[in-house]
Amino acid sequence: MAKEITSREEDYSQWYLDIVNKAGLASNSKVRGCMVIKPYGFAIWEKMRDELDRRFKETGHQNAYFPLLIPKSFLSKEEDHVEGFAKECAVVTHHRLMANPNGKGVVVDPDAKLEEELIIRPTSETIIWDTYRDWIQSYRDLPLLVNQWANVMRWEMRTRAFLRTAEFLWQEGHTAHSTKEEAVEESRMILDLYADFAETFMAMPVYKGEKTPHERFAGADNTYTIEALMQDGKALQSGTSHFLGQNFAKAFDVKFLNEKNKEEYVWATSWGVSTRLMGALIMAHSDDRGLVLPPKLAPIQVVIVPVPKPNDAINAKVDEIMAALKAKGISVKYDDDKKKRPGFKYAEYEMRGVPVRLGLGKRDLENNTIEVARRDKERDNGGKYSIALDSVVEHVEQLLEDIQTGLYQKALNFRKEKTYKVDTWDEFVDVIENKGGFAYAHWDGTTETELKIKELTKATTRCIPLDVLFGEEGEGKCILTGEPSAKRVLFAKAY
RNA sequence: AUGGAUAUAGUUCAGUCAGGUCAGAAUGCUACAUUUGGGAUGUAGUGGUCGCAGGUUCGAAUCCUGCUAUCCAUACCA
Repeated sequence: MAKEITSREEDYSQWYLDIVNKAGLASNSKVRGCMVIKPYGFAIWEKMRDELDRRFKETGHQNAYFPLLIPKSFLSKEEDHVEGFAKECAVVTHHRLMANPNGKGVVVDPDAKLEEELIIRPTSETIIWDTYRDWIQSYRDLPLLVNQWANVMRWEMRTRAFLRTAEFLWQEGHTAHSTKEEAVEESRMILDLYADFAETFMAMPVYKGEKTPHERFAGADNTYTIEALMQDGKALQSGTSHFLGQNFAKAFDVKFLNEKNKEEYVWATSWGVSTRLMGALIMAHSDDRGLVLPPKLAPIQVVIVPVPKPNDAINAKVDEIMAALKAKGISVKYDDDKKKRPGFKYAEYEMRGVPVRLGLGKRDLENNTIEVARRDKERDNGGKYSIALDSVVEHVEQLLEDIQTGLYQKALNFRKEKTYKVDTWDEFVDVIENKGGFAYAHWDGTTETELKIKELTKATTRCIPLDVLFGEEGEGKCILTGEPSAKRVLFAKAY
């Protein structure tokens, strides 16, 4: 792990930001709370996006695109929804600038005031459901399974690169169904899709669960979530899938005629993951040398460094190796920059999280060997070794798989260590304040207690897990109030 | 929004209290030379209306006023 848990959160904050900067993932924008995603960071996001998109399509969804701007009145149609998002909306009020009559620069033209202000979407439920009203008339139009890749904006008070930015990229799925059961099933199916993606692609274990009423999405009847654990012991909500009931259908008057020629409101879901997954990726795997990427997400899986400098003999051999690796579908880069020394390149690619590095020099050519360095291990601890040159392709192919599963296993072990079954308030406080991680504890089910616990410890309910965590399920007493509790829930400090 | 802090080179920052060789360092970038199996060294160069607008003064990065933006704490969240 990158660092032992300390009480000094700033250290982690700095560590995280260093990786974001030095690995070339993103930089601050001049606009408050916004971020520039650099090409390398975006390449990783594209890998995530493409894989998710493939999975959405595989499960019958289609992509569409809805407007960035939403009439203000739309937002007031669903009560809970407006309450949830009103505080953080950017608002467009004018449509024109003019030269400043009093001097230099430009000012907003007061004559160009919009009749109705427009909201920059914080999420698209409202405009989509306003559109769905026209798209849905009959049960034959259902289910409607649409996803959108878009940017959204939420004027957050405190921002942090990838984890909470004012503008962020995401996908939002919005589906309409003829029955409640089908809608619930859809939201559960997406939850499983997200969890599988996180675990098999990002090598990041997640807890699947249900949110408590207080932590629910604004306007949802139920919210499912995947919760990941970061190396500093804080939880990160990495994706959510909501069963919206008929709330939006009623608010936007979306009805359909069923097979019995009877009018009904449709049932809805919405679900999304965002560039926050990039933050999760960084916080979950990185170490003090920089980013660590699971091979499936790495834009460059293998980098070859000539030692100390490229020459004809090395180049010729590298060409052979690259062709063979590419034939296996492995993305490989040859860094034949003559001006940089090998040590510089090693540090650079480690910072960028490239899973496998191959070093080829004169000595190797004489001995018919090649040097292999794997990013997930320390140099002096099995992370760097030589193999026979002939075996390089199959070795690398196997190694990439090993790294992928190894990273997952490592993260899983860490989470196991940091998930505590807790029965007393003292233990609870100890976990939250000293040990870090999840406290799996009984809770009386009231929002009041939830808020009290948050006030006392800053820990929030992360989810009511769908799976049984410690091989036993049973009633107990609330950690704080001692009232009876039917089920344990996961608590943690969260981003 | 409230409380605290900050704004100087592409980046990280010193200089502000005590106005006057104060336009600085490191790093980056460019060139050349020597190097080259884990972030090389030397030399030369490049780079800033000191956040913006006023004011005080012979003179302002430095003092005063106003504005703007950012960061930390509290509320919110994918």
